[in-house]
Amino acid sequence: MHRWSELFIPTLREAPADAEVASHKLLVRAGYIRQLGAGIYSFLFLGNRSTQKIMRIVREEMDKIGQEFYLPALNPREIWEASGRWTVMGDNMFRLKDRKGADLCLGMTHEEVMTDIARKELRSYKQLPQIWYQIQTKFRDEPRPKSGLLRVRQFIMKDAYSFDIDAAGLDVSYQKHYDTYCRIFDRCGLKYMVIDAHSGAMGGSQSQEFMVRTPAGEDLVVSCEKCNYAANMEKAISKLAPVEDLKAEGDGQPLEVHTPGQKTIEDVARFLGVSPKNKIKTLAMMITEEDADAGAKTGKTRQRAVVLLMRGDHQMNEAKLSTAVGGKETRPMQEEEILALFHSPAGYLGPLGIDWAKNMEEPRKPILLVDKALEGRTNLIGGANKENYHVKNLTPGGSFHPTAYADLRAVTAGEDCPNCGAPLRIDTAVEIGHIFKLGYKYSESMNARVLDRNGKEVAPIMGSYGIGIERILTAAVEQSSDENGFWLPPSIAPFEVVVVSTNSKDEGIRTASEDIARQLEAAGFDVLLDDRDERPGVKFKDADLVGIPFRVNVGKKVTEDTVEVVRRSTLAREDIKISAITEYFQQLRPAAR
RNA sequence: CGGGACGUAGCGCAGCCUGGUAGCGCACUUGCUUGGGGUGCAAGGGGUCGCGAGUUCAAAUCUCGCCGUCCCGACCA
Repeated sequence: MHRWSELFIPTLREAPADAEVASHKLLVRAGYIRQLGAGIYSFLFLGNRSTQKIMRIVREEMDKIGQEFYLPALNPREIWEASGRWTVMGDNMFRLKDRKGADLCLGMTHEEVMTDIARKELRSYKQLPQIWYQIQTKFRDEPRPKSGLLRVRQFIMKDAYSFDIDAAGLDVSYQKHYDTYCRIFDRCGLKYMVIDAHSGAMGGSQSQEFMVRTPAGEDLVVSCEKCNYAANMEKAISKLAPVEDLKAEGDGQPLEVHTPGQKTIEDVARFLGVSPKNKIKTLAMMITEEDADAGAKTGKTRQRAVVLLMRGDHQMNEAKLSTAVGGKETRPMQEEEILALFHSPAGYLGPLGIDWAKNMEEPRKPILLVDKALEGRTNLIGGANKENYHVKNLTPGGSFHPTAYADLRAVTAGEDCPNCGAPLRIDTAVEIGHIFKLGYKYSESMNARVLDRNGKEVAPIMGSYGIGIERILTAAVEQSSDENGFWLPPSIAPFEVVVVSTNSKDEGIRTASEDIARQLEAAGFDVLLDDRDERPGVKFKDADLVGIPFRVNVGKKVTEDTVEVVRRSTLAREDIKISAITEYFQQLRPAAR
């Protein structure tokens, strides 16, 4: 039996000054974790018990669809060279040399090692599909570890990889993971949402993230309360209310108007007596791209102008822009660059009089990207590329020709859900899981090949699927805490019940506590008996702090065969007959587990 | 990497400006006390003041360098 008096559960009355977010403060105060360095944490008894339970759930569910491996965290440079990620990962990868001077690194993830096994061992389509997973420590030299366990440099991840003969097979493996992940997070008692994720620069492949709303989160998630629409800010869309276009003025051709000193959207709109919705916002950016003229793969780069047109009241999302230009890095133009292209100072920029690229493939010429919200709009007002002048009667596709239309707009809270029209909300959230159709990236770069039905050599198609073990714990704490502590779902709590002996000097109370704890344990519950010689107040405070969802207070009423059960989440208490205590918890169990 | 803050007992902090014996609360030890929300009293133990140089008769305190941690930003399949 687990007796508090014999355990090391170092609870703290005050949180360390370093701790900022609730989960960090509470996990330290509750004696779950201690910090060793920036983004490096030790797990003590309670913390380890909880993460072990999480891993058990993950294992049980993953074993239904895959096979568990255990791969090395220490990796030779070669396989990372093969995939091209030795360079790509940059300073985020921990690197070291062995005594012979050979380069090694600590694994940030295990596509390379898994694919290495696959390329050495898989020969035939008959061996596919395969789903291999492991639970392993990952190392990432984060530029800024923070928020306690949310962004760390060493953490445990369940990572899984699927190998299929074709895209249809990958769809099946992907769906299996989706279903498994839902079961895992349901069993862990988390309130989560699944969002469409930005699938990276390459695009195309499907990717979804499992997110938990919390103020401590670092990602922004757009979601609908009514239906299940949810998406990353980088992917989110919304339905816009229709806007009434202005009437054409004069002959309908672009018409210059004098707007002295009116630089901002608001100023111009007010000055001309129109809504910002009828204005064009012109954003001038630069991208760095490979210099194709210098010959392919010379590594030479050049700068290219990308001009964006947005509706006057809209904001641009940089990730969407990056996707629109094929994943290249973007930056705002500098003043000289603006003058060189527009021959006008900022504040009066517009699309007229510039020789735009006709399509994205056309090299050298500046790119004009127009946000989809402006597609089909007419008679807009934009800058004239002339100081103190704007232009009326601007119509995309008419008075000027965009290189392309693209979704560039950042969704804002309260806009309409694209599926059902209900208002959208935007929250910060933590990513606890990610499923991703990798495609052929690793099997091709690392040369994994199998023979298909026709005896033809083909690369298996891969998926990769991750779950952050500690993040499940952290998210659960964030989701269920108050200033006195937190309460975990019984399935991942270090103990399900804490039995508090309120007076260890009272023989009747002491023996009743022991009996109850023993009984519950015999019935299969994880029980912690607080048998310390402490005042009841101390024990209650600790019990509230350490994340155990149920508490049994054994007090004076033992003489009436009665104890008090307290539910930590609601602090609701009820008197229960000692003789009925096991039955009481057994009845609770289906809901509690 | 840019900006900012901090580093004094296990935790939270004061002392530093104005250089001279290192302090408070909690925790810990012992005794008594108390026993349903961090009980009270008493007596104790515990510190290379982050590290290194410099100034000075004398440095936690002033100067310089380094290290560490946190926050904002950049970054982050």
